[in-house]
This record gives sequence, C-alpha cells and structure tokens, in this order.
Amino acid sequence: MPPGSLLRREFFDRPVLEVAPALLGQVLEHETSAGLVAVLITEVEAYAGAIDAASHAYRGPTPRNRVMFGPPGHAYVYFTYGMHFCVNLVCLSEGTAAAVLLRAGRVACGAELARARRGGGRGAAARPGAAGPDTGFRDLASGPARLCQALGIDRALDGADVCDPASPLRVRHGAPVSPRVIRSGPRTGVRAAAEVPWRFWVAGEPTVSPYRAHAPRRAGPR
DNA sequence: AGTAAGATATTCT
DNA sequence: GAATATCTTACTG
Repeated sequence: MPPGSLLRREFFDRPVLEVAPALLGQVLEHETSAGLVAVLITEVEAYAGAIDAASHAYRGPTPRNRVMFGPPGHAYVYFTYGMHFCVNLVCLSEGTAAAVLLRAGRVACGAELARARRGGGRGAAARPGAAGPDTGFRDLASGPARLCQALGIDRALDGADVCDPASPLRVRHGAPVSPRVIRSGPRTGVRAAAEVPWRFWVAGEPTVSPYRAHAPRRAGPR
C-alpha cells in the first residue's frame, strides 16, 4: 500500500478491534472551499454496537445513529452535549453497527486554517468574545470534539464515504506505526463497560489526552 | 494541582 | 426530567 493512497473499503470491513489500532497513523483529511486540513490519527476508541453497552447503537437504530448500521467506510458524525461534534468511522457490513471513534490527531496540513477555526468560529457559545488565539498545535485536535472543530466537521458530513476520492472527507494511508508503540487501555469518559481496554493510542504522542474516568454531571440545573 | 459550572441535541426513563 | 462517547473558563490551593 503506497502512502498517500486512500484506504480501501475492505480495510473497514473487519472486526472493529482490528480496525481501531490499524487506524493509528493514518491520515484523515477534510477539503472545503476554505482549504484542506489533514491530521495524523493518534488516538481512537472502538465501539462494538449491539454487544457493547457503551455504544450508541446498543439499543438499536435511531435517526441519529442510523449510519452505523450501514455499509463500512462511512463517517458517523453526531452532535452531543448540545455543542460538540464527534466523528466515527463505520466498520463491518450492513446490519452490524460497529464504529471507531476518532479521539485525537496531530495536524499535518492546514494548521493555520485549523487554528483559525478553533480560535474564531468556536462552536462553544459559552463566552462570546473570549477567544483563545493562543491555541498551540498540540491542542488543535487533542480530543474528539476538538478534532472535529479543527477539521470543520459537522452534521453535513454524517454518512460521508471516506473511501470515495470525490468525497470531501477521506482517509489516506499515512506513516506506518510500529505495533510496539501502540498502547491500549480503558475508554475515556464512558460509564458502561468501563473496564474493556478498547482505547488505542500511539505511545509518546503529546496530542493524546490523559485518561479520565466517567464523571457524572451533577443534577440540579441553575 | 484540582474542582466547578455552563452550553443544550439526542435519547432514555 | 435526567443522562451522555465534551470542552472551556473561572475559581481555589
């Protein structure tokens, strides 16, 4: 497989626990009229659909997660916590709802555009005017919602085919990652099935977020 | 260091 | 109504 070519659909038509570590070091790129941003994938999590209580697909199809039940090689983009997007890549064939969450990456191309997206058009409506143009390259895509923000991914890309050269969202072969530097451990921030080591990352990458146990939000609005 | 609060779509109870 | 595959800012030590 020459570096630079797109991943073939067969790559995604495998068990999610094989696909997840194999995605480390591959390149996710999004091309828009504003330009192209590409990241090296450094951290992922596997979600195994119907057999995984932490998966959105565990309880069956809904309007939000229907893409996961479709063919492999497509992007499942969801909106969560009322303000953040996260992107998954669907594995296995139609009817099997497995997917890999892309948790972090290192910006390899289009860093200026990525920084502008995170500084200016911050999705968070928390503080208008409180922008952080100070964002270093390390934090540009270190976290699932940050990664989507840096790449400009939103719901319009839900269902996009990352194996199609004509698609704005694609995955290329990147620099090969030695299995010796791949680590695995429990998934970050999930409550159900917290013990399975289905998070995979590249050892020594500063873009990988530290493990955080699930922290329940306090009830009690206002 | 750590802890707290807020923004609010989608789904579940 | 309550929880969630989150992140940022503001506070305390």
